[in-house]
Amino acid sequence: MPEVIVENIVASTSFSDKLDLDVIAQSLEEAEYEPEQFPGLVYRLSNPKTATLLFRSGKANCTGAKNIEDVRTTINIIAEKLKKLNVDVYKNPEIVIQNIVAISDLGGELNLNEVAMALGLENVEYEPEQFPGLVYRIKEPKVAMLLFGSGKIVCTGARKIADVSLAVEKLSQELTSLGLIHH
Amino acid sequence: MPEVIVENIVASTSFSDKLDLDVIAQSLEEAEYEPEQFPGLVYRLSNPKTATLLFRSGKANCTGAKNIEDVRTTINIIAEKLKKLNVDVYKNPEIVIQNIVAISDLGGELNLNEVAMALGLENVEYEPEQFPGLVYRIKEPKVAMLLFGSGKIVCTGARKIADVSLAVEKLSQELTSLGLIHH
DNA sequence: GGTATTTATAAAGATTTCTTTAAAAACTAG
DNA sequence: CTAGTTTTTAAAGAAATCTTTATAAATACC
Repeated sequence: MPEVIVENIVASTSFSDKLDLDVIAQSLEEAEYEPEQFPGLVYRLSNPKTATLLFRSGKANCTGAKNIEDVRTTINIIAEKLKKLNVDVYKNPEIVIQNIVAISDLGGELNLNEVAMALGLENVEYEPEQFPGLVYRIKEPKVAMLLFGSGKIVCTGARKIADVSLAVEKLSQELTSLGLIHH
Repeated sequence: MPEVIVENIVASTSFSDKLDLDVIAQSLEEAEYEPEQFPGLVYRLSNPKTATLLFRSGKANCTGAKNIEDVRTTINIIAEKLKKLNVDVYKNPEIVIQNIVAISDLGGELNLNEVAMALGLENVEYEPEQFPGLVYRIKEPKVAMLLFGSGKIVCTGARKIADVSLAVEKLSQELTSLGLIHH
């Protein structure tokens, strides 16, 4: 049972039906807003350490949180700031987790060329001179995993922590049964 | 007799008694001129590969040449370009070599801690965690040399190639007599 | 009057940034 | 309509940049 550590959660929500980003950029000094470069306003919090993108539609994306509680805290803090700017924010904004990035460790080293052959070249992407990790995508749960020679792995694309665990478990069992994890 | 290879020559000259850098910046597209950042206009040539700084006083610095002929060629090319912009350039501008950077190889490895002790801690600067080279300055000729564990050295500060050779020769003989060059 | 700004250049370590993956948002460009 | 723009994050390896030295020039800064 490889332990899974969540490193990043991307979640979306909606604060209102519209936001005047120019006013927000002026009021919140730490805000970064360069509309000609990107339509969203970037607002970073140091605690929890997150970065949230606010859009004119009132929608927003929170990134950087390592647990769901921090996502909720971030959104509540920003909602309070918006209230003070007289924005009529929604009472209980729905928060949707869009992506979870997590790491784990298979507990042994991998010969990625060997793994690529065993999993089937049509199922993986492995170009060591471009990137040291092997990309392995599975459909259920729908995630992409990056496998490294050290045995460490990165799992991204899941929307539930349970799916991260499931994906890692499947990978671990498959590689174990193929005898590809070298201790 | 360690071979000396000149890597960079910095030379100064004067094209005229004044230059309108704004006009030059407009006319020569490849010119870089940001007066609020630096008063000189940067003009690079691909052949010889050099970078010359032009100032409003008409003076200029040529950098990057690996031999004196390339310094002269660079200055002649720029003088011709200025003539075409109706600048009344001097006929035979005096060229003064201000600095020569060269490398050489002592032919054996050095234990820099050992070298620092032998040359005298008051005569060298050696802080390996800040920079891997040992700095050794001599008065005659007045140059600064950077010594590396590999035995390779960098000599800078000389205004004549003969002085580079002389400095390297002095260093080589001193270290050899002290038995510090390990083959 | 010192220091900073800029340019080039080598040396050999240290450090930083880049590579890849996923996802949402909204806006531009082809 | 698709691709790129931005944000975050880990992994490991490559690549880029930083460190130091000298030197002129002309500005700004303290």
